[in-house]
Amino acid sequence: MPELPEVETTRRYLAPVVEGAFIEAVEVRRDRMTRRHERPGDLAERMTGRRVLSLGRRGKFLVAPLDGGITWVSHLGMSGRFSINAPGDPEAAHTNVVIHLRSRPQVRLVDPRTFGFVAAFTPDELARAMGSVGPDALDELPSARSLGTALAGRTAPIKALLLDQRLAAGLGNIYADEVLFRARVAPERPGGTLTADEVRAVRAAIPVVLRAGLRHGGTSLDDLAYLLPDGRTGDYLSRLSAYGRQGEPCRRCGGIIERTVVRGRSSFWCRDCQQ
DNA sequence: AACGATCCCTGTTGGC
DNA sequence: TGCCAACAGGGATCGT
Repeated sequence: MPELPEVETTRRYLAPVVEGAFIEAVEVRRDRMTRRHERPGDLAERMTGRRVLSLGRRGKFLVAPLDGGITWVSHLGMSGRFSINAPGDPEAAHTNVVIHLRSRPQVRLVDPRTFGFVAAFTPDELARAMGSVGPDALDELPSARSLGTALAGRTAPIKALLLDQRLAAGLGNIYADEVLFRARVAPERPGGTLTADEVRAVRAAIPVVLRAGLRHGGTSLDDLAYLLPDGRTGDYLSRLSAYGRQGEPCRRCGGIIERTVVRGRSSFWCRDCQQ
């Protein structure tokens, strides 16, 4: 699933292709991908003829300012990936958006489940769209102190709070489990019950886990494989300690990894070493 | 405000 | 073997 490491890996592949590029045309094959706009045609209308100034990321959002004050924002949802192609390359199934760049390869958004989106926002729309996206979990991670303040009094499970993009943006279901495993905190623990040491451990685990994922090009699950824009898979899957390891031995204490459902999301953890 | 449930969507999987 | 329900999940939205 595309979480912060996968989105950042994607950004690094795409940046040299799109930065400075002139957008000649945008083809929308599935209107649902532009659902952030009132009309599907708004996306192509606003992007065509503009130049991409830069490609950044905040949490799981790709954010590309264009000239003229418009910002191109993309989200990969759960099954989205960008691919970089020559115009004649065969098209993958579920190629939902194709961006044509002058004298550059094409950028295609492939997304079977269409939970992702592509948008071109005015400044007001951008502020509204990103208003609920908190500080980036890698580049702007809050201190343990401010994280502790944010967690104080919260009754929701810490797992759910790590998935709440307002506190820190970028963790998804896989890396949240990995963070809690590393920090030795059980996913169901109400956020407000974490001790100061536990908050510090969680805070410290976030960049370690995210950077490890990033080093390996992200996590590609075997079903709907997340693919890098060049078609390769990330290889962090085999290094996961908790996610997906139900019934397997804990790499730390030898206990058995369990699967429980927290707020409707599968959560994998070791009852013996996560309290 | 905080929390939890529901919905969107489709490829894959598991049970009968 | 074949069919179908269940499942996966990020984020918007809604009810409490």
